[in-house]
Amino acid sequence: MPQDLEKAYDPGAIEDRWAAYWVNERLFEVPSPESVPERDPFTILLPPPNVTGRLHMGHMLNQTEMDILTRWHRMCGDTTLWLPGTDHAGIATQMMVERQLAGEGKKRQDVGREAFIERVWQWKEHYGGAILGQMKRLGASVDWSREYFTMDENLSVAVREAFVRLYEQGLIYRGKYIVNWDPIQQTAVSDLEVTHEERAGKLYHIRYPLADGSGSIVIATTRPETMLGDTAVAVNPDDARYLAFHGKLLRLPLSGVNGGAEREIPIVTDSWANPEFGTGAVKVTPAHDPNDFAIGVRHNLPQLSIMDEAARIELPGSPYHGLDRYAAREKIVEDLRALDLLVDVKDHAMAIGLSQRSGAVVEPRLSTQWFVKIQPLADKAIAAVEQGHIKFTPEQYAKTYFEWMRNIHDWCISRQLWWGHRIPAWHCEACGQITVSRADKPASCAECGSAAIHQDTDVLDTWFSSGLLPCSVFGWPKHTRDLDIFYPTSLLVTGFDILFFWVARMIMLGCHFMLEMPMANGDKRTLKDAVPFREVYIHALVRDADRQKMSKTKGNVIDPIEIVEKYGTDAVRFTLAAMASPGTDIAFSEARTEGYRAFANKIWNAARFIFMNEERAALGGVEVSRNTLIDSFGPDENAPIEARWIVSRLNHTAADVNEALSEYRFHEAANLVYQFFWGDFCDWYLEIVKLRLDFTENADKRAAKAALTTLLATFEAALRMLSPFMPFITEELWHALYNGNPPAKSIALSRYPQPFDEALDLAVESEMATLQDLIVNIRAARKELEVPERESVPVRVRTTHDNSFGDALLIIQRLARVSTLDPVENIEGSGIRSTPAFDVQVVYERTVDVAAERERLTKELAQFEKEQANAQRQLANEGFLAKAPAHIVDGIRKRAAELVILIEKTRRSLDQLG
RNA sequence: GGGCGCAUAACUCAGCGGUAGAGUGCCACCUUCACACGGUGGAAGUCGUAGGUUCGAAUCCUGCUGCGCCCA
Repeated sequence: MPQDLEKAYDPGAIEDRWAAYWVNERLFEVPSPESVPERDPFTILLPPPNVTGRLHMGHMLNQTEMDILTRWHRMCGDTTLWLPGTDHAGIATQMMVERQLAGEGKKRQDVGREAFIERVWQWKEHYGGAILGQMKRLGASVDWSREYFTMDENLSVAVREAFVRLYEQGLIYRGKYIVNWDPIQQTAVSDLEVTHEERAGKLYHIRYPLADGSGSIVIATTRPETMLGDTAVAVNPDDARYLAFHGKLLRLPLSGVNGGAEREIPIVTDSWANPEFGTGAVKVTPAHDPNDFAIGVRHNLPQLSIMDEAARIELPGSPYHGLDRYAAREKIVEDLRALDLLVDVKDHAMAIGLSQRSGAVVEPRLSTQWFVKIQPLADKAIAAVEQGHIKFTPEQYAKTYFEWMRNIHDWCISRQLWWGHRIPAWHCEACGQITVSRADKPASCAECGSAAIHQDTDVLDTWFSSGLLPCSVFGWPKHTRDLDIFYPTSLLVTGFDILFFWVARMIMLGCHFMLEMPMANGDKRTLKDAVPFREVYIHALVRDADRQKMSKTKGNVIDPIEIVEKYGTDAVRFTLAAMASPGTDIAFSEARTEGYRAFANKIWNAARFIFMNEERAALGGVEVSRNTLIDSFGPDENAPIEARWIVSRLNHTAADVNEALSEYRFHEAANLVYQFFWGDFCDWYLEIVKLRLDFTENADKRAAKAALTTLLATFEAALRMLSPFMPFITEELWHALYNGNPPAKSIALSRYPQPFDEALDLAVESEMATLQDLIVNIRAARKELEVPERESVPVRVRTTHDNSFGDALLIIQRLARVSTLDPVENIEGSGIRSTPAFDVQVVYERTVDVAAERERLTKELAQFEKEQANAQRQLANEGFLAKAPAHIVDGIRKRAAELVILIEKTRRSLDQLG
């Protein structure tokens, strides 16, 4: 006996149970296969969430899309692996623990590096990885047995190997460069970790006197405080105003320390100086500005650092020593004004760099860092996409990717943090040389053999380790069977915000390292198989209902878990899927989710109806064996119209859904399933099938059983079709349908409906469409005559072909509440509805509201006439007839012929109204 | 400054060369024995603007207006 279901669907009552079931039964685990499977597996990596993070809508969209695809592939019979893990997130995690320490009044330096790292691990055990727990609750069908953390031993080995190899290949170097310095975190950050913001600033015009006293030059700057580090002033070589100044020396104001002499700096010519900007003369501070740094290199200028790691002036003996950069700015401007050297101050909007993590204004700083020489890696990464080995959806992102890749800068990979993969380089105290080693600690300096060596204190950028994941999670640098089977992964689903951070770097590192690894059969690997994934699907942003970006400061952040608890996971997933049109941001609206909760309830109640009828059938001695469900599928040609129709529609929908999913058109797939389930199945098929489910004494039990069988089989298949989108409710109902004894442990392990061509029946679909049209027209006519809902009325109908409705009679009577259906040759009077296929009239004593009827008919007539005019214009156009495709011309001809009849009928109806 | 998008029904969005679509909302009627998280019927759009290409443009091209994103 099918289970008793509650009257309304309550997601909360079943979701936790199934979420736990899927994890506990280890349904989605994929052990390393014994051998390479014949068909390519479907492999997908979860973009590892930050270990400090909590689930937001972006994650949920990302995971919903991945889960739909993963479940779909799995149900299509592919070996399907979705691999989860977490990112150690250097700065973010270190900040969490530093905050914790601050609560105890301590700094990380107080506890020391080793103890600090120990605390980070403790923190991670207690609070880390919340997102993965939330994913379990949301039913993500990942392989939990393969869960990784980027600081795991095996992944750390891979990181070290990658570093050493790149170093040995000459692709990692250490050098003194200007980097983006975060003065709060006191570490370098990469270009990508800096966001630019427009701020109101000032442009200061400052006079620098010539050393020989013969005059002066006025420079313009937004950062007067850095003048203490100036080592030149630059003018454009073509700037006529300054020709006389070329090569002269200036006396740098305020540069005398302890009353000493002021420094002298040269005027250099450099085309970077823009004559249009400010005064056309710029100060050059090589140690505190990236552009000035470049000028400095071109002109061989000294690099004078004047700030410490906290962005305070560091000039012992000077009155500015120890001042914060902004305090120093004020004092310097004041002093310049006192010396009458401040010529002008103008308002000036400028873009400043902010550290993404701490929010600090980034200070360009000269320091020694580790870099990856990126061009050789970028070349391969560009080629991989150019040659089509990686496909982007939407395609336009390939453009963005090329744009960035072709203007790439060397990658600063060192971070002055404690939490992360420590750089495997040792400095020799004896000879000063560097030893780079795979070993935990090399015994001695590779250069001079001295044992006095110490490891570099920096750690690697977190993205350096996550960039290796597609290889390292499968065992790289070892040549494993997992790598043979699962690499390259099939697809990457992610947001555009990490296109450069992560996607591009995975492509660069994957192509670089995997080219060195032979194929499973020993052949040399080419770029085609060195890529980390074959396709990239990039989704858009989830915004709030007013299309505003969600942000904590605005307070418009929608917590997915809250929404899930309110409406159910399936409804939220369906909302995201139905709105996930490639390339378009999603304005998440609860109203929409409400609608999809109703959809879940609709399905639930369809199941109740079906189960109820099964019970009635059983009382009448009719039972449908579950074993025959799949075989009995496909009604014979004598089956009633609705049976042949619903099966055709199911196959039609399955074909379209499969195609939509293969092209990542989630919204289309979701809408197709929705329309089939609610529109075709519930609104029409269920209503009609009620007529057949008669299990009383004298009924035709064979026909009733056949109807019940088709009903069950269609519903079962529809559940499977919906399952990737709504895994919870479909799992529950599928088990219920099989009385708790299903053919597989989960609907997720059953097969996805595939279209059978034999089941497609366009003739019956068209026949049914006419029938639906007829019913809708009768219903509309009834409304107009204000026939009470319950009352059955006689109807007259004239059709163009045969006048025997046969099978359809009963359906019309039931669905349109018709008492008798009289076929007539001619219809006269009022209340007539016409289509090209039929005219129909509801016979009801109430006279029509003449005015309303006239309005409706007049409006309709105008519509027809407008359409007819259009059609005639086209058909009179020789260009159209000559150039338009035949099926379009035929379509218009046919429609024009219909319109003639419709217009005539409508006119006659209007006449008869008087 | 360079690059990339978007403007379609009250709202949120599909459609992207061949007669304007969906969900929600709105109006009216219906507590019909699966479902009021329901049923039935209905109203609602000169597809931002001005040109161009085409037999034909919401759909392709150009200018304009207004938003948005990325990179300097």
